[in-house]
Amino acid sequence: MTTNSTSQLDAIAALEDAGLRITEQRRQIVAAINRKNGGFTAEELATELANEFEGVGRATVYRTLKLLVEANVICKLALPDGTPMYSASRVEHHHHSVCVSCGAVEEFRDATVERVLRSLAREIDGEIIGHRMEFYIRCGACRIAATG
Amino acid sequence: MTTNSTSQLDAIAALEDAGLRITEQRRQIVAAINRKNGGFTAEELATELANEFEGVGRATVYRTLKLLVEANVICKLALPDGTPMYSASRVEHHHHSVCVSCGAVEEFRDATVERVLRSLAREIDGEIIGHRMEFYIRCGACRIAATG
DNA sequence: CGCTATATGATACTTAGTATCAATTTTCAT
DNA sequence: ATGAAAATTGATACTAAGTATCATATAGCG
Repeated sequence: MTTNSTSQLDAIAALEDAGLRITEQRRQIVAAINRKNGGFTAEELATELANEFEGVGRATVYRTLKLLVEANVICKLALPDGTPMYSASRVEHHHHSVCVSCGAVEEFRDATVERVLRSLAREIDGEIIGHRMEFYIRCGACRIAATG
Repeated sequence: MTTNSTSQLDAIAALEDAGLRITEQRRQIVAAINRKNGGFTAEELATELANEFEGVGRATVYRTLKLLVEANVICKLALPDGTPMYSASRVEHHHHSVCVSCGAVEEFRDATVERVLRSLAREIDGEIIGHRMEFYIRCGACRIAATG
């Protein structure tokens, strides 16, 4: 019973399904992502993997993150100021809450949200291609830490 | 009857209200934003203003955009890939739809959305500080242009 | 008018990401 | 198992978006 319901194998399988090759670097990147709990930045991951045995190049990290986003294995989200964060994706279609203090990311699905999105689809002039929805929170732990 | 319900004066007033000085550069930036219809990028604005009579420096453009976002005169939004876009803000609290084809930005308020946001506030573990919600569309005009 | 706090702009830097392209590696067909 | 083709990598250099520094300029108050 781990919090990583998306195992390393799932991510690798997703890449295979996309007709992509399974390389040592991609394995390392996926493994590093699976070790993460909250959100992480691309640069953070690149630095981390640059120092390891037979490290992974920065360009490869960025390329692979992009592939994993496209394969819905991870999500790219944005902090309030637009700073990009990545987060392992565990639930099919979902949105995120990000703790602006510690960077913890929670996924959530909400039927009401989905219903609203569908109703807006009717209201909005044009064909809806996608949407983005993020909540910025201060998580329980950080609130306690802040107020003492 | 213009689509610019936020006049240049409003933006200038907002800066004044924030205790900021009204400079020639800020006037030029606000004027340029008021000439825009859809979304625009910071760099686009900077390039535009760099060529004009007594142009505005790039750093000043970025600084001023930040001030205007803080003053709720403009919104900073993100394209699906995270590319930042700015857009003049006309409605108090609203969300955006962005045409991924032409960059046109529409604001909308929706009572249902607000209700859902409030209900989610109860559901989410932690104190909600803010949220982000953007719709990516292909607008009517672009759809017609695409399908011929 | 003149002073002072604020704003500007040139420059350099940071962060996030992409392009190039030679060298390498995976994979598939044999 | 092998080897050729196609995909991938990584070094480097670039772009895009934005911030920091700091000397110079200017807004706006008294």
